[in-house]
Amino acid sequence: MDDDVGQVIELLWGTPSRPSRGPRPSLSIAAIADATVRIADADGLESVSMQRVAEALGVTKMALYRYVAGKAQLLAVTIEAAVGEPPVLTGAGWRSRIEEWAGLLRENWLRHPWLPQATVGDRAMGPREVAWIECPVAVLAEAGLAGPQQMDAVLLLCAHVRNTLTATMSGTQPWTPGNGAGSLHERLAQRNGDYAAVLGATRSGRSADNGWRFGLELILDGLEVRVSGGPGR
Amino acid sequence: MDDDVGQVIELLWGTPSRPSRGPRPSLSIAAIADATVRIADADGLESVSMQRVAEALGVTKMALYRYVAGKAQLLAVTIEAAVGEPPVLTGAGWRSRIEEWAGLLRENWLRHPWLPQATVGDRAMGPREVAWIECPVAVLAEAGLAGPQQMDAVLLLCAHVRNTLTATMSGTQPWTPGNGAGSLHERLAQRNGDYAAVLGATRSGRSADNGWRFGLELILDGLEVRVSGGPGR
DNA sequence: GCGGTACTGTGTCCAGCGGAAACCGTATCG
DNA sequence: CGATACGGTTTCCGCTGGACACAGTACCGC
Repeated sequence: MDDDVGQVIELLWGTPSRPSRGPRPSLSIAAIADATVRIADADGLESVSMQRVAEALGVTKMALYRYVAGKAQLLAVTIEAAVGEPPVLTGAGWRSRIEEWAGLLRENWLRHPWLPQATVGDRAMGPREVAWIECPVAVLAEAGLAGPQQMDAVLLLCAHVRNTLTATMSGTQPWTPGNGAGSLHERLAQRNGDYAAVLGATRSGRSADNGWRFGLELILDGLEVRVSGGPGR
Repeated sequence: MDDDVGQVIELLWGTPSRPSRGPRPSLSIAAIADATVRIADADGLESVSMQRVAEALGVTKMALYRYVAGKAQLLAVTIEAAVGEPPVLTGAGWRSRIEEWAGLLRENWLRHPWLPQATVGDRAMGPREVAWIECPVAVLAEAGLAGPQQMDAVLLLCAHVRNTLTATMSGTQPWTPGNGAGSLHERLAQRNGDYAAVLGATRSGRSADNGWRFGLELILDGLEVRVSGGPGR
């Protein structure tokens, strides 16, 4: 596994070398990643298989293994291709800049609805993905937040974006405890007495963004008191 | 799919009926769920397959389909079995009670490290899982938080628990951009100039809980200003 | 110019996965 | 005492990620 991670890192961060001995490669990492992004965008991450990517490129699936060592690497380069170039933040204070960054991240993930679930856990990140993290960390560092807490806060923001997005996309409705079948709501109501709070909280209707704005403002308010640089607006 | 969700809900919420016509069932939903929990605890969620669960119970994998309609149902009952009974909160104010609840959730998820990744997305939840949600929603309702925002806040807390836990468990080290191979850190340092903020934020060392306490206090502070009932301590 | 050699893409094969369908033994009800 | 409903097994299928041997191609040193 250590070797495996090393290979991914080499592929993402290393300078591509051109061995000029055999026949010209008909594919490239970029082409493979693009094709995979298209498939994931269209039919979801679970539809991404070596087979589908290969036939989208007009080759056999085994040909892909000349470029990527396995599906983990395929996913890594695909993510790196999908995250795109990191933004340039134009806001005035740290707060508006963080808000701007979070909104852009959310928009980007909305364009590739499989990205939230693909970027969970400890992975080997690529240059552009790290650059996306670099943005808000630099902002918070400049704002005076303590070192390790800069990363903590950014990861918290990422988690919030991911959480509200997955809830938004998996169902068309804002979250109630397991929609897709409204019958669960009936079950809850049937057991009168229990689950009164959940019923009350969902009866009035949650916002269509699944608490995105609410949580964002809440986190920013929480950061406000921890930043030594004064108010960010 | 609607039927599928309906079946899961029926299995989780319906009263078990005893058809007494054929031979006695040698298994039960509870036994199957327990076996699956053991497998997931030992070897992770990705090691859970019909085959493994079946042979752990001493039957053929197809026998399981007499009890659960598919793997989705198997996972649903397994989650419901693993979450356990919801806690009884003993704290004084709303803040300490929410803190207590979040800590208990985290401890429970630590005992079953696969639960964070198993409980993502829109699922049909079981009675005990909804009861876990009911706890903090009731606390926030009593504290005076507006209806829909109660659920928003609880889901935000869940996301934070999940996020810090997955980061904690996937690697032994607190998160740096893709550890498991420290070589990435070298790559970052190699490109002097770029990634200065990320390097600075991770150089000083992040806390071993991956920002768990930090994020929790931050969220609670953010809730403080939105609760009409005054300070919660 | 020419062989050796490195490289690309293909074909074949495998274990494992979730699941459908047919089949047979068993226990209960009319 | 059948008829019937139910439980568990067997067999089969398509799909997945991946190992491996093989054929064709282009370059390098001689």
